[in-house]
Amino acid sequence: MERQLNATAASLLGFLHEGPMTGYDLIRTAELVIGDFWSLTRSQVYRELAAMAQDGLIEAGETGARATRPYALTDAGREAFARWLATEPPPETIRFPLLLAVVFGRHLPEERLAAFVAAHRPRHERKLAEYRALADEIGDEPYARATLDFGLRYEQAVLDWFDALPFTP
Amino acid sequence: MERQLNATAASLLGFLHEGPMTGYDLIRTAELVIGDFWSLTRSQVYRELAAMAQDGLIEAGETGARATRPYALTDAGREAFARWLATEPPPETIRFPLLLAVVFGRHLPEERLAAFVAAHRPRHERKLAEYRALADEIGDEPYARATLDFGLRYEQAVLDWFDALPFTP
DNA sequence: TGGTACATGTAACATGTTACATGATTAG
DNA sequence: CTAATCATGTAACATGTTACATGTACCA
Repeated sequence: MERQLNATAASLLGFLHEGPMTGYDLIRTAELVIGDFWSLTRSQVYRELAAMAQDGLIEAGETGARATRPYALTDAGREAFARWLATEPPPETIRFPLLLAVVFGRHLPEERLAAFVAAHRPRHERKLAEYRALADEIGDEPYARATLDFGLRYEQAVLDWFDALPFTP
Repeated sequence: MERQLNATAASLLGFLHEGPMTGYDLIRTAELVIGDFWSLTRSQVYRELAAMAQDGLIEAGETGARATRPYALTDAGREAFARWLATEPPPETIRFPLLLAVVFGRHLPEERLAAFVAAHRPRHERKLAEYRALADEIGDEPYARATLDFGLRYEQAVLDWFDALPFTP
């Protein structure tokens, strides 16, 4: 009781402010909305949902078709979310395996390292294109625009970095 | 046996190519060299060292002063490292709690969100300054320069993003 | 000789990942 | 009626975090 929410669980509560959702819905929403800077897996979502139901932060509704189980936010859940959101967010963590390969680059043939970079590039190009398309669609919703803007700058920075690297295949 | 190395363990092996080091040395080195894009904790390092010693990838030497135990790379360790390094690195993961606060910004007073941003800024300014200083010191070592260059671009992108945000305290 | 920094480690727990198992619904 | 997709979940394991425990060497 009173255990501090983790960011994953809290985000699920955040989404439930729009109304009751099933685990599946939540997973899709989360992947779409925060997936680019907050990864989560199915297992994790179901586990957090079970735990939060246990703690009274959410309530399972009537089981529908295909055993879908919609969860609704409770008052306790709303409060727990508000408390979490009011706390200063910790610094970001980046884990960039490609950079490890670069650091240990002298143990690797240069063309191999260049191939790694080349393999990573399309993903970032795609993301950047996706974000640019979204930027056109999106209205004046400032919060969505702000996160998108981060994505744009980040992907652009990565691609610029790739371009500036001296390793070429 | 033959279990695939994780990136943390592999990095420790990478550092051991310079010669035998103790857990403490490895932690300091890792934090310094890869800490900005590959976080690790003391516990983790000691656990990985024990596991790798068990697997014959490293060998503990004579216990020295203060119970220091230098670990040396074995041939098996060298091979395991080479195999790991030859595998294409997976995509990076970013976990940016501040962005979660932005996404759920409408549940938060705007000045609170602005305060979060303001609280994050100094860290990034410091990093950027640190990287710029390093850029002057560093020689023509291309791999170190390449990782540093990523850091410079990343921190610059984050600060530019902060500046462009419409939330002001 | 007492405090500080050094150095190693364990225990307990939280979080994240992968593989597996199960059944319902829908489209062809 | 059958294959694909939807949807939920568990089990086992790997990784990451925090708190605690222990003792050593150095410096004032």
